[in-house]
Amino acid sequence: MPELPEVETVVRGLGPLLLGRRLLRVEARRPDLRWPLPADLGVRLSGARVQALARRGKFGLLSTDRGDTLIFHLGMSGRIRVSPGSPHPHDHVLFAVEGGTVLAFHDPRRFGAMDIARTDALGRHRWLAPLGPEPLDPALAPDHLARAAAGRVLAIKSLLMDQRVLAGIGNIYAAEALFRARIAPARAAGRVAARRLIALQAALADVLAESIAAGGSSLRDHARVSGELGTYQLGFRVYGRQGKPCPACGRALRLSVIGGRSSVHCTACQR
DNA sequence: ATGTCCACCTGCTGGC
DNA sequence: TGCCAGCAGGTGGACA
Repeated sequence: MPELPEVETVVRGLGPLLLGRRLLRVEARRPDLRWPLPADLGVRLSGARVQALARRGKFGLLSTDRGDTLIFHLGMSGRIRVSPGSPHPHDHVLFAVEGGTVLAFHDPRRFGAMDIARTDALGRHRWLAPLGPEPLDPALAPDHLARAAAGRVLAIKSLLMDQRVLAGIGNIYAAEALFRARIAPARAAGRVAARRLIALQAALADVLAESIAAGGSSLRDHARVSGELGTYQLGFRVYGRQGKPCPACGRALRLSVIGGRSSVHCTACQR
């Protein structure tokens, strides 16, 4: 899925299509994704004008002039695509926009989710309230991660992917940031030196920013709203490259399982 | 509290 | 060529 850079790319792609425009008709074609869709989804969004688009962690946020915000998560396989003709299978929610555009929330595995909250109470929503800070927030304390890691026995990679610690990091960017910071992903978080965690947090911001600039990573499912693919997968140094040479030292990269997620790292460079 | 494991769902791929 | 086990960008809940 879509991790932070992919969701950011999707949200940016929606701007020109939606900002200031009215949603003529919003229609759910099934009652649920991962969880039930709000029963009043269509009623609350149809006829409303889109005022703002934003991202928080891996959630996209679409706010209307009625004081509502649609919160959406793309799960593992979610995409939003311009849907010119009749809906494809797995186009679960359709948005007909003033001006003729039709957008489809497309999600074969249905791990995605949607909800609607009042915009003035967004921060209290159960999906958003637990989220940690944004890793690209310029105001983020450089030692935020170092503080979160103190005393933790959990693998540093699992800690990075905990949305309560930092919002938006998933399996790809955790692996890439750990490689850049030369930290072994299975190392207990509390046993990584603070200065190395500060470097890790900086490496993470670099990787995320580079990926956003490339339109995110397109593996199986991610694409921009336009259908154009992101290209950051071409820049992966370790993710998905098990058995291939480490870009730094040439040794074969190793695959392991950490916290139930596959992980790739260099046993020589990462300690 | 903390950490680990599993289920949820569909589609694709690599090995036979 | 065809079949199918295994795996995929996430995450909440059950359990030790």
